[in-house]
Amino acid sequence: MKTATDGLPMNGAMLELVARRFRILGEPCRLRILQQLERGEHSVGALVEALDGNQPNISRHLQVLYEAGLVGRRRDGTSVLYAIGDPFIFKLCDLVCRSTRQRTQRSLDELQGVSSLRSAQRSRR
Amino acid sequence: MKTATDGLPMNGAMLELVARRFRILGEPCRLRILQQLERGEHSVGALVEALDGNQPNISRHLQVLYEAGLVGRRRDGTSVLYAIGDPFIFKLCDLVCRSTRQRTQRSLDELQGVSSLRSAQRSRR
DNA sequence: TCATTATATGATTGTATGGTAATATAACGA
DNA sequence: TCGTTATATTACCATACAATCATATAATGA
Repeated sequence: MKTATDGLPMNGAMLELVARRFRILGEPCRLRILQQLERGEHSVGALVEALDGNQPNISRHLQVLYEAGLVGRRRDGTSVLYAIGDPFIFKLCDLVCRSTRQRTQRSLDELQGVSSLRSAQRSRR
Repeated sequence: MKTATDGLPMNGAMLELVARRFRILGEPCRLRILQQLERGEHSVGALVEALDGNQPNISRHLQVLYEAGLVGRRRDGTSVLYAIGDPFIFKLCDLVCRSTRQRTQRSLDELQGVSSLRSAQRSRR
């Protein structure tokens, strides 16, 4: 099941699935939802309030996340409680955050021409 | 610079940047390009041929990847050679591939109602 | 059953973006 | 300089999808 080039998906179908997964995480609103869920289970209403969104929109995003297996849900009376379904996303987001910070920092440096300050950057981890 | 909830981006601007980065990886064509570049530096033309794409399209995707710092480039005569610029993407894709496989496998199981075969799934790693 | 609360779903609109053809720009050699 | 090759850019169309309003469905208690 592996080709010479591993590490990245090989066959077309898998590649589509992976791309889709990335795209699902490519929405600020969904990231905000996941961020909030990291604090624990939330009802839809609680998320709507916490994120200052409107209900149908949040609900839709939750649907997407749920279908992707990124969040789980359970009913509690008239409410539906959502929770992180796949903890891998935090590792994932850590990676992306880190690389985004690096990238942003580098862009800043270039804009200001502070190549001499690289050492300072290095010291920030 | 850290809040109680770390692991996911906190402030709005950062969150946008991270989402954008995810979205950039959410295109099958761009993933294919990265996959190909994993084998080494490629000219635009070489990528066009290898991926059976058309030149303007590949060129555009490369531009996006370049601006995001995901690939680097250098001129060589009339050609421009692109190469992986940020190796973190492979770790990233590994993560997503793995979770996608898991998710897909689980969906398959549910469709077939083979909860009894879970052991087989576990043995596949 | 009915009213109420919570969530999900249609339907519509606007926008972002991918694919593509045509054209522009850049680098090189004659 | 001019022609050729390689790459980038412009302009257009088509599509995917997020936001939103209105409405439907589900669960609970009276």
